[in-house]
Amino acid sequence: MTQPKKAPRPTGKNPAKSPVPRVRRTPEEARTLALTSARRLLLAEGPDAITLQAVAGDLGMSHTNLIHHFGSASGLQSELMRQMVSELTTTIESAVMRLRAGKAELKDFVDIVFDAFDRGGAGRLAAWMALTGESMHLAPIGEVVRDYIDSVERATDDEGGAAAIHERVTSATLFVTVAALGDAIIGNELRKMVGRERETVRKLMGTLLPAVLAPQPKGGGHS
Amino acid sequence: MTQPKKAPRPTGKNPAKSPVPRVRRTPEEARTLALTSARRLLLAEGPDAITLQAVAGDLGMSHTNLIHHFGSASGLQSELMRQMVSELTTTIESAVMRLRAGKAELKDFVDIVFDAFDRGGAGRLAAWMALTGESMHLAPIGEVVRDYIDSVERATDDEGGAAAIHERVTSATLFVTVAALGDAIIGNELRKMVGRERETVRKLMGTLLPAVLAPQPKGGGHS
DNA sequence: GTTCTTATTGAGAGTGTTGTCAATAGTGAC
DNA sequence: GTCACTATTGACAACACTCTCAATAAGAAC
Repeated sequence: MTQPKKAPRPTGKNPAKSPVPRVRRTPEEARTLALTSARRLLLAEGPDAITLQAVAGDLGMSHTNLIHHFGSASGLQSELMRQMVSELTTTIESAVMRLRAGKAELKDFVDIVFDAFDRGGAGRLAAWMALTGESMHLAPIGEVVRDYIDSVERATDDEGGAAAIHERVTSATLFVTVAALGDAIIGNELRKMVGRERETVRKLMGTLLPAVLAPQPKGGGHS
Repeated sequence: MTQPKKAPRPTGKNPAKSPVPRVRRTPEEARTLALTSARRLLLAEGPDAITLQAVAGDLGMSHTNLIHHFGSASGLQSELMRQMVSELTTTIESAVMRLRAGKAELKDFVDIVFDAFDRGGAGRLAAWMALTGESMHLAPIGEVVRDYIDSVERATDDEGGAAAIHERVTSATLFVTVAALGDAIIGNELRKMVGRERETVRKLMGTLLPAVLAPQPKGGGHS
C-alpha cells in the first residue's frame, strides 16, 4: 500500500499537491468488490442505501468508476439481484439433486431452503424485488421451484393419482418457499417478541411437511 | 426579466388570470387524503414512490402543504406505518376476541390473519419496515401476537403441562404470522409460477395448524 | 525505452427530493 | 363589516444522486 512517491505531475500548476495514488484492479476484481460492498449495504441499511456514492465511498473509489464498470446505477443493482438470485437457485438446486438422488430427507431440504433465503440476505433481496416491481429477476426462482416440484413428485409414492400428487407437491412447495421468505424477513423480529429460538419455524415446517406430502387418509376438506 | 425597482409581489395583478382556486380542507381531511394517496403509491410502485412530490402531485396540492401537516417527509411515512400497523393489529385483535369467545375456529383465524396481511398491503408495509430498519413500528404487532398466544393457550386443553402448551402455541403463532407475511409478499408471484390458486397456502395452514396445537403423541426433534 | 489500452479520477451539469420562508386566501369569530 | 387563525401556495435554497466528459495514470505489449 505504501508506495514511495513518484514524481508528481500535477499539470504543472500545483507542485505541492499529492497525486492521490490510484489502485488499478482487474475488471473482475473491481466488480466483485463493488458487489460485495453493495450486498453489505443492503443487509445493513436496506435497499435504499445501495447508491453509487455509498458503494464508492465504502470502497474508497470514485462513483464514476462504478458507472464505468456497471454502466449505470441500475446496472449495479440489477447485477446484484442477478448474482444473489443465482446463488439462491444454485443452493436450492443442489439440494434438489440430493433429494432426487435419495441422499437427503425432506427435513434436510427444509433446512436448506430456509438457510438459502436467510444466507446473504437473499430473502430480503427477494422481498425488495417484489416490493419494487423488479420481479422479473425472480424468474430463476420459479424455474428451480418447478424443478423441485418435479423431483419431489418422483420421490413420492404414487398413491392417489398423478393429479392429486401434483396438487400436494405444489402446495407443499409454495408452503415451504413462502414460509422461508417470511422467516427471513420478519422471523427474527417476531421471535424476539415471543421469546423463541431461531429454528422454531423451520423445525415445525420440517415435521409438518411429510404430512402434507403423504396421501391424506382422511378428507380434510378439499374445497 | 429585469425589474429595476421593487416590484410588488405579483398577486392579483392580472385581472384576467383566474387566481388558481384553493381548496381548504380540515386538517383531518388533508391528512386522510395524504395517507390514502401514500398507501396507494406504496402498493402500486413500492416504498420509494412515497415522496412528498409524488403524494402532493397525486392530490393536486403543493408538497409544502404536506410538510405543514406531517412535519417532514419521514413524518408522513411514519404516520403511514403507524396507521397500517394499527389496522393490522385491530383486525387481528377482533379475530382473537372471537377465538377467545369460542365463536371462531382456528381455520377462520388463519384466514383472518392471512387477509390482514394481504389487505391494504399491510404485509408489504411490514416487509418495508423490516427492510429499512424501522422495525420499532412493528411493536404493536408483537403485543397483539402475545395477546393471541394468551388466548389460544386458554382455548387449548391442558394436556402436557403449561410449558409444553406455551411452546406449541408460540410455535404455531410464529408459523402462521411468518407464512402470512411471506404469502402477502411473494405468494402471488410464486403461485403464478406453479399455477396454483390464491388460497393454497392459507388452506394448507388451516389444515395443519390443529396438528401443531394438538399434543404431539410422539416426541419430535428434541434439540 | 515507446505506445496503446483502459481503469480511474475530478469537475461539473442535470435532476429529484426535502425543507425554509414569506405571502396569500379561505373560514370562523367578533 | 373587521380581525385572527391557519391551510395553502410559490419561490428559493440545500443536498443527494446519477451521469457525462475530458484528463490522468497504471500496466501490458511492443
